[in-house]
Amino acid sequence: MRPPTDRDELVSRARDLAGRPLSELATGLGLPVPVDLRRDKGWIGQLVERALGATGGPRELCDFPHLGVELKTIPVDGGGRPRESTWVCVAPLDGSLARSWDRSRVCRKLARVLWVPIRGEGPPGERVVDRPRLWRPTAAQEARLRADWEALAELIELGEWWQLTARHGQVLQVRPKAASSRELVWVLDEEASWVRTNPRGFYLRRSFTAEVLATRG
DNA sequence: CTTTGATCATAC
DNA sequence: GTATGATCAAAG
Repeated sequence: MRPPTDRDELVSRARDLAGRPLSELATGLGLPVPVDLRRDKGWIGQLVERALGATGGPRELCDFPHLGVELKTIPVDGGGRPRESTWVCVAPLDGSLARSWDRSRVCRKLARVLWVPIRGEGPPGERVVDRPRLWRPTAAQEARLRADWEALAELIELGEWWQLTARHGQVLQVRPKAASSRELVWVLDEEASWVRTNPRGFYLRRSFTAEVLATRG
């Protein structure tokens, strides 16, 4: 699939997918449809990426670098409400975290997001693409994200990440992000000593994405 | 039912 | 091992 030329084309393509079951998208791309997602958790996201012509790889900041747009599929229930929190990016505990919100990966990733809700809870192939929303945080939303990020970042910078749990943050939270809890990375503690702990990542709370999907569009 | 903490596959 | 794509599953 050719990458979309501009944001209008991207949105137009996403709108064309609305109402279509994922099995149809997969067939069109010649991809197999898993029976469930237990061993294919990233299947829906990667399917929609390909269906829309995303080009950004692991080294890019977002899925459509030339458009400055990050793509997020999000599972929703019959009422269009998110069923899960949303992964944003890793939360480095090794001193490499950005010093300011504006330079943070959270801020940059969320600067422009194309949300593609996926409706349904049954077999992946039977789930249906919902109406997409091209979103930029409102000033108020960004202020909340920033406040949370700064509070979380301060704990991390002080080496007090061990105090961090998913209960911190009103809209943005830090949770484990790894293949398993046995996975360890080197990080700095409060005495600036290198120690090992589990990798963490930033996630958007469900209540926040619910608000995002409910407004606009 | 909702939230927190844990986990799975793949590319490089 | 790091980063991508997330959902699973145990707790509350």
